[in-house]
Amino acid sequence: MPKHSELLDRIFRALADETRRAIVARLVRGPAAVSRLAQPLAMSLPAVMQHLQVLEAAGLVRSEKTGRVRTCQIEPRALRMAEEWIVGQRTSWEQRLDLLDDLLAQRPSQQSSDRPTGRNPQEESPS
Amino acid sequence: MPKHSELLDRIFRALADETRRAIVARLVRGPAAVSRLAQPLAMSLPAVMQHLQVLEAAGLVRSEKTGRVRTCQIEPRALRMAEEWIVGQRTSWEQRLDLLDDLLAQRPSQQSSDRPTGRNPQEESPS
DNA sequence: GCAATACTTAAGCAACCTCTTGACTATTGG
DNA sequence: CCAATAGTCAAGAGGTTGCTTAAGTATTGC
Repeated sequence: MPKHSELLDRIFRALADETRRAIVARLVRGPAAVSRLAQPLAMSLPAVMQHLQVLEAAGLVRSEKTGRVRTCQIEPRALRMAEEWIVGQRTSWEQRLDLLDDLLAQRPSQQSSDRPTGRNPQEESPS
Repeated sequence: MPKHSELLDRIFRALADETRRAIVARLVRGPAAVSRLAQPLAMSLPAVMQHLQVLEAAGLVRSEKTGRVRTCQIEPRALRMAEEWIVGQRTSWEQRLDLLDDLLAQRPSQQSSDRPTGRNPQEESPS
């Protein structure tokens, strides 16, 4: 049972490669055999297999062999896990901006309504 | 001007490391100086700097030096870009499932209501 | 059975990543 | 001015990645 953080490592690392993202993008449209996945890719079959192993180790892809054909499909939970981490960060960032807005509204020392990006380099930093 | 795909490479690669995710998680709660970021991390300052360079090259972090202090903050657009890629895949996957449901509903050959995960290995594969 | 198909394994290699240590520069407080 | 602070640069050890080629193993169609 891998740690949550190790799993995120593997998922993000797996997605950090154009070839592997292409494989994922193909598989969200339906299952496919290894050779079918390899078809549009400019590399040897073993190279594709290695990419698939990375995706499978990350839990992004599941595969099953029937006869001589290995059929691959996505495991959307891993994708979701990465999404949740990112959304968590974005949420945290937005909450902070809202809080900052509130502080500015309570005590409008100069002007109000100024919020293009995360300004104010050093307002609060207790941690 | 880096290609979209190269940017995604760098963003996902940057996030594929627990230390760098910790830095991001710290920065979403507000800007911080390099030594402040390094404080909870079990590694040398140069190592932290290198992680920051990776984050900056990915566009996830922006930093500015004032006096002898370099202050870092998040660049949420990069985070958003990664999120959008993932959401795009999930959407594509969900659309396919919905379409499959429709097909099953139109022609209920045996039973209906069966949809725990992406079953049916080989219904359609035109591409 | 035999050839074609569809992977699979293994070895090797160049490039890259993460971290280290040691030395160095620029800024600031007293 | 001088020491402490905050960061930067450079080189290198040690491991990982992304490919390759060559040689294997099952399965399947005829």
